[in-house]
Amino acid sequence: MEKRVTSHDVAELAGVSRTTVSFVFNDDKQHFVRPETRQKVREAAHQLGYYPNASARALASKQAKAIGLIMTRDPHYIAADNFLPQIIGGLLDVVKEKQISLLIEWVEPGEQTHTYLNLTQAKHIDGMILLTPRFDDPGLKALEQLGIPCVIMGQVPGSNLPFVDIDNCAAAHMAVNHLIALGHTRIACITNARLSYTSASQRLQGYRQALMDAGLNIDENLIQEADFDSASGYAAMRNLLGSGSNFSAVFAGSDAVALGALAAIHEAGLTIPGDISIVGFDDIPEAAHYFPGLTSVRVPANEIARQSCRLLMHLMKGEPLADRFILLPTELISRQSTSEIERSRKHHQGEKLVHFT
Amino acid sequence: MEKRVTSHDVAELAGVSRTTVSFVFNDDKQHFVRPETRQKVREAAHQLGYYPNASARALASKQAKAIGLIMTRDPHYIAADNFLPQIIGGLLDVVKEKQISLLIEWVEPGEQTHTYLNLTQAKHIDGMILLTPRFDDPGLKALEQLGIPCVIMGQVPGSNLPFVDIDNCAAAHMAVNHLIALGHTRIACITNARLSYTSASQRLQGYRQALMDAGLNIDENLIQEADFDSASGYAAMRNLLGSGSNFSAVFAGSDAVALGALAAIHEAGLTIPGDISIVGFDDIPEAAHYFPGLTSVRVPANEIARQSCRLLMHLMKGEPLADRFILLPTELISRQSTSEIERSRKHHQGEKLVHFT
DNA sequence: AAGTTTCATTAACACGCGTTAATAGATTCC
DNA sequence: GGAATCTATTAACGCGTGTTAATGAAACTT
Repeated sequence: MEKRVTSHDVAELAGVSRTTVSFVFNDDKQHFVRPETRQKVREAAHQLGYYPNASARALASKQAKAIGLIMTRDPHYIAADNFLPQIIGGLLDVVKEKQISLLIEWVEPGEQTHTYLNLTQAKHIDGMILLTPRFDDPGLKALEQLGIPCVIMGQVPGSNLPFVDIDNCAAAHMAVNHLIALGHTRIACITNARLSYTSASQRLQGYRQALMDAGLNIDENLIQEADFDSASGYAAMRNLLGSGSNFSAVFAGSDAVALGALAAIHEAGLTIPGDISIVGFDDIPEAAHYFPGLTSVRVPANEIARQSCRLLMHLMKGEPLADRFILLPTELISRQSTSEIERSRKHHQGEKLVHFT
Repeated sequence: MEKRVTSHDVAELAGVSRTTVSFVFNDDKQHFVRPETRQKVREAAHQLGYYPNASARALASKQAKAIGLIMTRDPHYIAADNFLPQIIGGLLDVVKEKQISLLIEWVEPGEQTHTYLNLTQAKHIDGMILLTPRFDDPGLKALEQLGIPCVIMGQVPGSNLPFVDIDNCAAAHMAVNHLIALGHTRIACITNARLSYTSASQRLQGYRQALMDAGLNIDENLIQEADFDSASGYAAMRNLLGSGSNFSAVFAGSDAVALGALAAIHEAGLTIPGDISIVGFDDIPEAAHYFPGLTSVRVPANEIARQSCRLLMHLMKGEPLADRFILLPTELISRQSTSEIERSRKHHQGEKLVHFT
């Protein structure tokens, strides 16, 4: 077992004190150390293969130099999250630049408060980013009260914690409007998740709003709840097709769910967009290559991650924030899965209406 | 600024020494502490809201209670990795159970050695899991020599580090054999990544082997390199279609790449599997809902993650390993994207052969 | 030339916990 | 009844670093 190299060893070799070594490695602006001394220290450190001990550092400085990405989802949903790679990619970019570490953790429902406190009080991390929180998360109040640096990716009504998100409601509104503008009047909705997830309920809200604004009535039978993965989207679409309700377009709350819906539509022998137009949400990289190419709402996932991270850094430094709440713009990417409703289809719809309702 | 709660405070309130508190919290098997004392300590801790400081703990015990997931990919590729969520999901399961943290990090090419050493020597982490390493990673030797607990997800020829993986070559062999069994003789290949990634070269190797074993000759013009994402798969397939070479089937090195290929085939007005059969690799959850349903090689990603993690734990404890090298079984999932070659198509092929070669 | 400021460095303490060796008390043994 | 064993607890040291207040040396003032 080799002895670990400490700052003491470096100091000895460089012929200076341990304190000086510390100044060099943290390039302390208060205490100027002569360039030549600095050089000596650096060389000694390099020669010995010195790596400052993270724990000791954290203990003495009271900063963990780490942040946490916290997910409240079931593991099943984590595995199904097509967005996670982009989120992590964005976080890693910023984190790397700032020389801090990224911890990743998931918390079981019911354990939130304890987990949040443990992570921050035990100083595993200096701050945290909460991914897709839920309405009913009791830990959020604790975070708010204790003033723990924390940014939410998403929004939680009733919480005053800083967040970065898109305007889910407006984006959904835009997507559904696109369908309405193409002449569709019977538009179904498949949510991206259960409604306890804020993004799901907000997107559904946008769907409702768009229909109302257009003077269309809302048929609750055309609303289906899915559950993150494409399998749930497939099931939801089968429900819709089997229900006898008629519709010429679908708004899906996520691309994953939309993919499942596409499969169900194909399987039923219907064509897209001839029989049914469909618009997704997220615009994951694969959406362009779905068949047909999926019209979707582009969500700047990478940018959301980066901005969250930046915001968190400011919070951690105690700096004043320009904006506590950030809403990033979305954009409708039009592809082949949506088209104007066909005359024939319209008639067909009419017949069906007579038939089924 | 509230004072943090230390074990000293807990000891005082409980009327015992700090040492006893430590014994209770680590439930030390050597030193038995009376149940009633234990209870007193627990209550005092709960009452004060005591969370043992992780840094101090790590410093004193010389264990970080954390492992790292290290990726050597460019951030772009991380964002495109459909597997990552499953991997992370699997790791989180084990890590949660063992009460340790998961750090996630990416390392730039050229910085590997430094990053590996920094993470382990500085005791940020006790051990690491390397995801999709490359042939040319110089840091691996350092890890091996220093005896740092480390598990590779994937394989690196020439390295003796423990790994968990699938038998890429055999799995690819199986996939291509499936096509051969369906009567295909002109089979193209699109790799999942550049060949400096071991999984890519191994899968290509399996492809070659399968053709050779079947007595088919290998046409280098039918081999295209893709680059993780579906866009590169799309480009690769366009190259193939535009090259004038003829083929009736394609083996794609990943489902993401296969998806891009599907899109290119549709765009060219060809049918699947009528004109071209295609088999993917990974069997990501979405593969079943691609159009048509993608025949693919199921990779137990979650299980790979779990086993890697377990293996790493054993290494960290210094326990002897049952197996340093683990190869998990794969399975071919047959869906609608592959079918027997049609007679007509065979003739057509014949004509084309005369025409182009 | 003595005093004042600036610059470069350091001694010494603090951070919160794990752990070993020692202590005091209770129990058992011959 | 004293020695020996066991039980429950603790004092004290070490982990490797950050940081403050102090020190000495040099440069600049009056």
